[in-house]
Amino acid sequence: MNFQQLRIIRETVRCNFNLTEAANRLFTSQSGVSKHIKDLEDELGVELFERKGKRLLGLTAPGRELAKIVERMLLDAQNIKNLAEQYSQQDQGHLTLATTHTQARYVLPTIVAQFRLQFPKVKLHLHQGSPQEIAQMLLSGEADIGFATETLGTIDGLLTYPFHSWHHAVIVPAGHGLEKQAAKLHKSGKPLTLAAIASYPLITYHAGFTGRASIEQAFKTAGLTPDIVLSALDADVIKSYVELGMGVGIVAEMAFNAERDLNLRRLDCSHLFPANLTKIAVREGHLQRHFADHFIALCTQAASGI
Amino acid sequence: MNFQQLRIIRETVRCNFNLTEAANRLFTSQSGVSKHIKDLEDELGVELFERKGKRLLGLTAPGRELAKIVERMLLDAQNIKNLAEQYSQQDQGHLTLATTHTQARYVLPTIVAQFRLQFPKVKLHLHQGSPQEIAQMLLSGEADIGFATETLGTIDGLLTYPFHSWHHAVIVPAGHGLEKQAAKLHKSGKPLTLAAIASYPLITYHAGFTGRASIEQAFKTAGLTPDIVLSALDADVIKSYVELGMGVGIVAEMAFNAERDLNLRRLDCSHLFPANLTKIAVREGHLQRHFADHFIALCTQAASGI
DNA sequence: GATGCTTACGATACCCGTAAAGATA
DNA sequence: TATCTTTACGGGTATCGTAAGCATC
Repeated sequence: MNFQQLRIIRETVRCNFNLTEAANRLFTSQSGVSKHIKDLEDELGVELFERKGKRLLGLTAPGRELAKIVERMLLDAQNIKNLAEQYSQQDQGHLTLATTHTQARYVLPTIVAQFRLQFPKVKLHLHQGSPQEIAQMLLSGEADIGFATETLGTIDGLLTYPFHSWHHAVIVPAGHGLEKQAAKLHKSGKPLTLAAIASYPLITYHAGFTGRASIEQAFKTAGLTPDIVLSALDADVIKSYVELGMGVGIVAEMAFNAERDLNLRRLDCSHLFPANLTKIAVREGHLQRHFADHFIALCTQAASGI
Repeated sequence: MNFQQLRIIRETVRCNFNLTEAANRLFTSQSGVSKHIKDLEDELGVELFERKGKRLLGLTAPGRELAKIVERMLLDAQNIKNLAEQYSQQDQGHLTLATTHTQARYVLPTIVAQFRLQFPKVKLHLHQGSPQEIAQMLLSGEADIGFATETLGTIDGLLTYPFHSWHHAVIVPAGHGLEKQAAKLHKSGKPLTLAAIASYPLITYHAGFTGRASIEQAFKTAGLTPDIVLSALDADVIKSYVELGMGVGIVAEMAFNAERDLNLRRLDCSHLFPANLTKIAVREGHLQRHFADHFIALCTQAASGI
């Protein structure tokens, strides 16, 4: 048994039992992959993979148990490397952040800037993806720290911390009907209503992104069926279409900048949609470089100021 | 990094940093051991061992952290092998029990006999040692299941279950003064006293064995200073000297057999000494063969009948 | 001087990748 | 037929053990 065999087992599972792909991902030949699997099975005296003829289809019962242990071992192998770097290059190394667009664009920049000042030699990698992809990157060890509002809390094998809480904001082009309506209501001391918003075509995030779930929920509770004419991955795209007059936008409040978004107006609607909690996630059992812990500390510290 | 290097790290620590001994224990050359350590240190870019000239003296800070992870990884490696055996040879394999003399001689035989009937192909290894040695064997992976009355409960990294509870018994040669004294007391409805026992020279277990601690405690609480003229590791030895008339014996009640120990008499003293709890221990994180779990089940089941 | 660690070196075994053959969809 | 896996084989490398050289006690 050697580490290459363990890596191959793990990668084969991750690649849905396609040995060719696993070989490519490990930068080796697939004949080697095939042989290593066979060797390990021979050594252990157990079939690890379900086969149909020559094709691998899945794991056998012992294979599943083994895969779990292998994951742990390779995590520990990575931990050893991290540990070594920790001591050999105190403030040097890599830190990979996996984040959604919203966090990357509107929340993390100031934190990252602070971090760079304190750890100028640390190379930062910013991976952008969906909450699911972020969870996957953390679990596979590709990323050290993950940021997302959705999903993260429910994934097994991840540890999450609360990062910051925020509300959605409604944005409209300057002079839009809804803006006037809101102003009137405001004068008479009344708040904006969901019904008023729902009377316009809406533009907001994709399902599974940036609190889309809490938007759905608010309308549903109010017995309204919003007309979402366009959904997008990020606020920049949403703002562009709002500027074009395609509809009323609902974005994370952090995404609106009064100084830059001169053609847009923000309407307060923190009373209409439930608050969203963005979370920081790390893989359970993953030995973090000390500057990773520091980054997290910066985040929780900055959270009070957001 | 490979497994041989990890094994070498672990064994070097266990052998108090004597590379020659570590090499012997791993059935390899010490030049190889030396090189492997150097290679790993080079690869990680960290010194793992404190050195004074050419001699290794101990672990550095990173070395200590690494050693912990290495222990985990090698435990998992062993778990993989156990797992494979589990499936490839359902009811075959080895089971190593580490036990004190008392348990090996008076408690386990019937359980072992039962076990053999159910798993005739499992090879049993019975290692005898002090509670400390038993703990060590469990932690190092030499033994699968440990049995002892002392120590086990307090060791980090071990999981313990209660096995059975028992009392000490006082044994004397037939016709001994204490026997008559006890008989008299019994007629008048009174129990034997500690003071009566303490008036004779005593023979019992070594410190740290088979409930010796609870014997000490009982006398101390009663304000008595027992005259222990001889201490031994096991009840057989104690009984031999009691038969010779050297003193009054205090042994585990299981050790007295009225049918065999014809020259001895047992005096009840369960009211005099606190009960002792013998424990079953296993290493935390050690994947047991299913028949090991079965052995433990037999034990707890038998415990009600002891 | 005895013990213990390191370095050098040659034999061996292992691992990898190419290429061909066989299986599967 | 195209994709994928297995088997066979040759080249390269890493590992191991012997032996010699040094440091430590």
